[in-house]
Amino acid sequence: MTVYDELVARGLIAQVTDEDEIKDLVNNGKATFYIGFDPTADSLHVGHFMALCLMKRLQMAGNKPIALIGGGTAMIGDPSGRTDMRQMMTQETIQHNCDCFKEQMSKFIDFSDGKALMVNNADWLLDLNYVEVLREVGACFSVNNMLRAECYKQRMEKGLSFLEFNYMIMQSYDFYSLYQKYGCNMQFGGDDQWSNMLGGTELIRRKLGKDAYAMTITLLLNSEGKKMGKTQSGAVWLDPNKTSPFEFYQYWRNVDDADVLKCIRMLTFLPLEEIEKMDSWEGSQLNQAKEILAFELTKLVHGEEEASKAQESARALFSGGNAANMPTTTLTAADFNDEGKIGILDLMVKAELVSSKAEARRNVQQGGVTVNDEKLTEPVTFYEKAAFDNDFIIKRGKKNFRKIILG
RNA sequence: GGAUGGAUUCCCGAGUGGCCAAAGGGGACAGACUGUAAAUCUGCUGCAUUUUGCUUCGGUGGUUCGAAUCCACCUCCAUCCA
Repeated sequence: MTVYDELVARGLIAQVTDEDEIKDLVNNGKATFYIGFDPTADSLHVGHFMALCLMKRLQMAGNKPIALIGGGTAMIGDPSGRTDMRQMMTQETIQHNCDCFKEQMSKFIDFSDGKALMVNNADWLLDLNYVEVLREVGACFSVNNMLRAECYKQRMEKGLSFLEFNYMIMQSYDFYSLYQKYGCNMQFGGDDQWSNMLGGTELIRRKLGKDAYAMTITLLLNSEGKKMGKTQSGAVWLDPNKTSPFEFYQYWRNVDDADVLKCIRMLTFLPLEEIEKMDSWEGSQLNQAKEILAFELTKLVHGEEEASKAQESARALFSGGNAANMPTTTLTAADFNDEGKIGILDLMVKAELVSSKAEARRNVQQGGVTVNDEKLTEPVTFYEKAAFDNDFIIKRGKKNFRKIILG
């Protein structure tokens, strides 16, 4: 099976500019392709992870990847798929984020011996001369066409600043520059990048009379059509300090039935034949598939050891046992009151199980809080230090655990 | 630059002087049912030493016994005119 066919079979490809040409390039290792990553946060997330996996797959097939960090484009902010303006980031923040990205990417992609490149578009974007750019590049863009682009449509209602309107031009200029510098003939990206990417191929054609290609990766949507990899508290990060391996594991362990197979296909490197077998699984058997998904992904991102730990902890917790690798909070003497006690509400806030005591109280009153498997009903419950000598596990709801120990 | 409309709690959106911590919906959270799923039903959703108090309705001042609501100025946004 060729790489391209595998990508199709996994449902990773959303749109392509010229299928035959791209197939030929990709399957024969003739592509030099780039994927852009705007450093909008200090860690990569699941969306980036998909792109990195694609990069890896194509690299294994002999193609040459260029990871482009958008230190320059982040100064502008991509309006695609957004209804409001991005908050402007300071140069320092962007620089910091770039550094974080670099470090994380090096774990996934082999950059040794020129097998892959990492570049930052700040290197060429920041020194551009306005008038020159307008004459060189601006002349090649039709405002009428740009306004028709899907990515600006929703912003036309809410308002779009000139700054953000230029994002497409900057991204197109990136592709144009990379084509000239490194012979980069292909760009990949999320499906929401489609119009930005077409801008690049168009620019290359107009300026150089050459063909370049673009291909988008299917956005990972759940069955409700929402982007996956997001929780109410933000994205699912790849940085273990922002999303612990256990939380990461749990996120995938909890996906909807309807989404498991799709996730396994798109995100893991399991052979397709193996995935086909799971396709017929139904009902509670899907729970096994979820475990596989969670384990495989945690392994890819955090390594096998962390993945095993997360799995053990999860299994132990949900089958009513104790686990070594549970999120833990350490109490100090200062956390206890004058009588040497601490109340359950304070304890829950301390353990970050809730954000306020009012919320903790609510949870207790609704019967959602358990201490060592005993349901609490009274919000004014106090514990002495001795209570923490043995295992002390607070459970809020079904899935939030915290072990408390003395410092 | 001019005219008009707007900015409300996580989001959408009611409220136009006291009965407003602020309707309704969505989302989130908790409970029941389950498979750590979905659907459904119930509860709940500013903070705190919770029969009480404190902070909140773009910002700053003002009027008033009392302001999300009235006035002034400012900031930001949309629409139309330039």
